[in-house]
Amino acid sequence: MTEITLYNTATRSKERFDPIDPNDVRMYVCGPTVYDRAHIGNARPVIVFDTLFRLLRHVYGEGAVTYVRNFTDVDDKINATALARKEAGAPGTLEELIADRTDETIGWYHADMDALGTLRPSQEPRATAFIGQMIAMIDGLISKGHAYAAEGHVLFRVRSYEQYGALSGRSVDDMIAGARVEVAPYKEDPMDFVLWKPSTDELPGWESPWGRGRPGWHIECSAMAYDLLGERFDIHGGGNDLQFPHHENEIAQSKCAGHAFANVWMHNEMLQVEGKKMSKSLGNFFTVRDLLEGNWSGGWKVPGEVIRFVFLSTHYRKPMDWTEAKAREAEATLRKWSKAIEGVKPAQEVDPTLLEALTDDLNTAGAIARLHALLKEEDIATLHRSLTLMGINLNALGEGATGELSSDVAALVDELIAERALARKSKDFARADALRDGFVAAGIRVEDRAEKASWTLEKDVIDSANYFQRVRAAYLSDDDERLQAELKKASDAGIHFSQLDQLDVSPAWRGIPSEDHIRKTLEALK
RNA sequence: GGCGAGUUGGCGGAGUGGUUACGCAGCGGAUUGCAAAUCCGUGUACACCGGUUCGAUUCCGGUACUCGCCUCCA
Repeated sequence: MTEITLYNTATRSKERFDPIDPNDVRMYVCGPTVYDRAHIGNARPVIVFDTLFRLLRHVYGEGAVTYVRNFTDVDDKINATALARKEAGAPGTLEELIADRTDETIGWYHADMDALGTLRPSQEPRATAFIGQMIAMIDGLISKGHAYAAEGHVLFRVRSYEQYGALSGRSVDDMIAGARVEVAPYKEDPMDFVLWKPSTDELPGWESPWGRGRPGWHIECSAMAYDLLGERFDIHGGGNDLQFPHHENEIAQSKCAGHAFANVWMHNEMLQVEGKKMSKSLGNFFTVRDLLEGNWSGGWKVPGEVIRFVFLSTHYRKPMDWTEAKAREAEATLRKWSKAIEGVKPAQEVDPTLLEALTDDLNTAGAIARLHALLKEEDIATLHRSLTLMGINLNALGEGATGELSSDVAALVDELIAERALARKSKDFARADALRDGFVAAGIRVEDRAEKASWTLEKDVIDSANYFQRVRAAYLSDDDERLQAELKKASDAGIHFSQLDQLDVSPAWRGIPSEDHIRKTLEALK
């Protein structure tokens, strides 16, 4: 049996992974709070643990791995968005608006994560479907003296769990000394955290022994993991930022409830954008959808597989920087491989060297190096099979850039390419070169092949067209702030617009090839 | 302030107590009517100081810098 090594945050060391039951390997990963589109930082744990999920399925068998990732669908932010809609005059009760919002967000989440080539987990429980289990768990904690009710709240008594802080390497006393939060008067100890809190009549709430209320965030994961995976399971994953307090609190609750809980704790490092923490004020905040649709500072549509590949090229325990340069490089690499595997069926067996890298604490960057080597060795069938194991589906890359021109212009290109072929054949090199210079001016890249020349649009032509579309849309929207923002993005990318007043009538601008420009340039060659 | 992570060549990014990572870019060559694409070849590295060692980028200690968490942000 292939051996897997994983870094366990709880012991701060790499350990051999030894499943409790090789026929039933169980993993829990903290999922999203469903109040808005997932940003690209949210995508990191999804991709990391998807890669692990695929590896576990490969090693133990598809049916032998259970992967649970929850949806947190009770939350202040969800309530806030629903309330805002109601105030704006949306029809329906608040309850219905909240249900709409969570359903909508879950739909987005699925669509966006599917686009990244991630498999759906075995189970995706919603927190609100497990309220009874949470209440039972809280009740048990109270009866054991680990929790107490006060003013409609139930709080976990942190001092009753000696190991508190072990996962994140903190001591309760140090944390109190450095605490910056105001302490609620009903808390016995400043570190005690909420298991249950009261809810107003309008907002979502459930009847409980402590009055109408709703669960605290941490108890949700403990209760769902227990219900779906049992009192002991193999792997618990999530982002680094969840290590404290979320995971620490999960451990405290579950252990005090008498559960052994997770054997291995895994945490992925955070994501930055262009060297800085992603934030709306810095203008480097974007969602997965923004990236897919080209609505980000890079200005071009990034295929989901390219996003996935960029993430996989950095080890999951290292901070990762999202940059446009990386995305471009990733896309070029995937296009190269895509061309290579065309028409080649995947091999039966996975490459052992690649598998060795993946089983060594998910060394995806090392595995990628092996993919490059397989191409060099011309072992395309194995390359294909290995890509599949890593969840990189190149068929999803989408068609090449040729598809972005309308058919009459494309036909014109084909016609001129045929003419150039004839000119070369009859050694009329002056004519052939003139045609080629024309293609270059139009932003079309021609590749001469033995059989037949092929062509694509130059990347910067596509980029320019994207920028143009966005500036034009902003101009037509009469939103000056938006227009200025789009103009700045374009100018940062080295693309400058003039004659803004003509944007609505004709796409006239300087220095940017448009389809009109391409058509005119090519027709002039005739 | 407390806790933790990191610092590898022009860029990205693995790994190792002594031997080429790899990719991109660059440079040289092949090919080509000239190019493009492709192929072949190729240089530059392990933040700083000290220690252990025959030998350290790799182990240990310290310094500097960067980053994250401590606030229901993955």
